[in-house]
Amino acid sequence: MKNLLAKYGQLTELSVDEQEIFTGLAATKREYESGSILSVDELDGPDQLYVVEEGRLFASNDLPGGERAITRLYFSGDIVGTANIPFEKATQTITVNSPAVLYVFPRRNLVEAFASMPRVAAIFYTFAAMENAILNDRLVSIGRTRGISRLASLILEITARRNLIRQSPEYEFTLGLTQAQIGDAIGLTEVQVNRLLRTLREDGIIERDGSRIKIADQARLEEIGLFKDRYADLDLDWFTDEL
Amino acid sequence: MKNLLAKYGQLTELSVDEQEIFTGLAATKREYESGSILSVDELDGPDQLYVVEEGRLFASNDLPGGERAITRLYFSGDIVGTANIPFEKATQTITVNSPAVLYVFPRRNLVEAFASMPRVAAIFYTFAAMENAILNDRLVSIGRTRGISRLASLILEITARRNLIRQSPEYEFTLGLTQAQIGDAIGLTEVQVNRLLRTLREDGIIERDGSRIKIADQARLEEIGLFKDRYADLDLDWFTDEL
DNA sequence: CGAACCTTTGAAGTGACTCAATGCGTGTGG
DNA sequence: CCACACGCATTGAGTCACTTCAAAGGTTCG
Repeated sequence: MKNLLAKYGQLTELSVDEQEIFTGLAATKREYESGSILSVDELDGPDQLYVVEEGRLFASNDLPGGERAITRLYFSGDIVGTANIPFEKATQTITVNSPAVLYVFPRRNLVEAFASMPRVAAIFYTFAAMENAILNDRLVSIGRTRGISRLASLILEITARRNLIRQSPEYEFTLGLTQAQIGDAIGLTEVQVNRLLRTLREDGIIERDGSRIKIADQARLEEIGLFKDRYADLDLDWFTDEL
Repeated sequence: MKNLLAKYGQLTELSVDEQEIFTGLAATKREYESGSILSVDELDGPDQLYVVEEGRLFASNDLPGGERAITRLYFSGDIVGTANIPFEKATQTITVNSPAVLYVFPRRNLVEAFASMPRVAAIFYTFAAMENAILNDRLVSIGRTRGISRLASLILEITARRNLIRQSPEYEFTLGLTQAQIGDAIGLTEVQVNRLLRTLREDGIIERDGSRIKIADQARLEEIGLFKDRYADLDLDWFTDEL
């Protein structure tokens, strides 16, 4: 629970009671192999929530034609499975995409947490609202911009999320997704992703060595990508005075 | 507050106390002209929430190039502005798209509601999670399907949402959006929207008379659109036993 | 060292865009 | 009550971003 607490603690002072609530939510800690599927009825049922301690995951949906869409990426400290909470059946598939350590708890545990600490409810609600804003941004990106902008936006999202938990930002790193997965995340084919990565490289905006990339021209990447870092803009003051 | 209570009351029994909380949240009731803009700092500030009693609204984002993306449509009973809650500045523009009656309240009022009634917190959290799922669906539709599917999906979404509050479903109605707005909602140009509407008509799937449309072949429309009615699938039982 | 998976590149096809013009309906001011 | 303006819908022609199909080159790992 270290990373969850670190993330929330950065944003709002957590009392000892609240820390206990958060820690108490998720008693079970589990390790997962890369490639595991969560949130499919066979395994845990759709009523489970996960907190990412370590590793990378993504949420996706499969289409009848065999295509796949990735709707959300998860990093350390994220709460996974929000969109499944109010439904009988899972609305999305959660894939573990690197060796991962997760805290698992049933959504039912939230009930007690909300009842005993309204501030915890406000925190969860706030994060759901922020996820909303992030999904909005993605929708704008995919619906109304060219492939090159979507790719730039995704690269910026991944670096921003990496640096959120990390103490010192790394300027060279791997995206953690195959080109086909990148395509699923931004609504392009793997072929086109490959070509666009090449143009970013040829234009001197990124450097690449195998799966590792380095941002060579952050300013230009941001200009192309229009990415907004919602985590950086978060403002939890609206409830901190009274709760 | 009639429509909000009706919507929630359909899903979960509301106690008198809870009904009072909901009603007490939003003291102010206002009328808006079609075309009004909410949630821009000039007007109400981004810290306002709205409950739609009557009318149609949508949330949109403008891009530097002048394009616009519509990310969410709002109908009677909806809570508007969730994605703006955790931020200083509004993350989206809310446009009133028909004469409307709204209840207005500052997000701060949620704090008291959460504190006095954890069940209300659970309800708000649940609806935020459902919005999440709907945005996911939209993302899948826009990122990974052809224009014709996106259009079908939007038509189905609008009819589903209309019929949710309405006692008797109408089979002939207006979408309430111009073709340019439809384009902004599904990531196409107005030209393409027009052509796709034509092909739907020529294929006998819908009938059109000016802005009014009628679904002639619901089954085929659903087959094309892949729309999932998340409202119909909602399950609030996860917290009702204990709260 | 071979299989599986991922990346890269080419060539041809197409869904959707851009540009542009015309038609239509409604409201408003003269 | 007409004329004009304005917003919206419709249609055509040409172009382009991205897809599809196909094949070859790399990497990783048992």
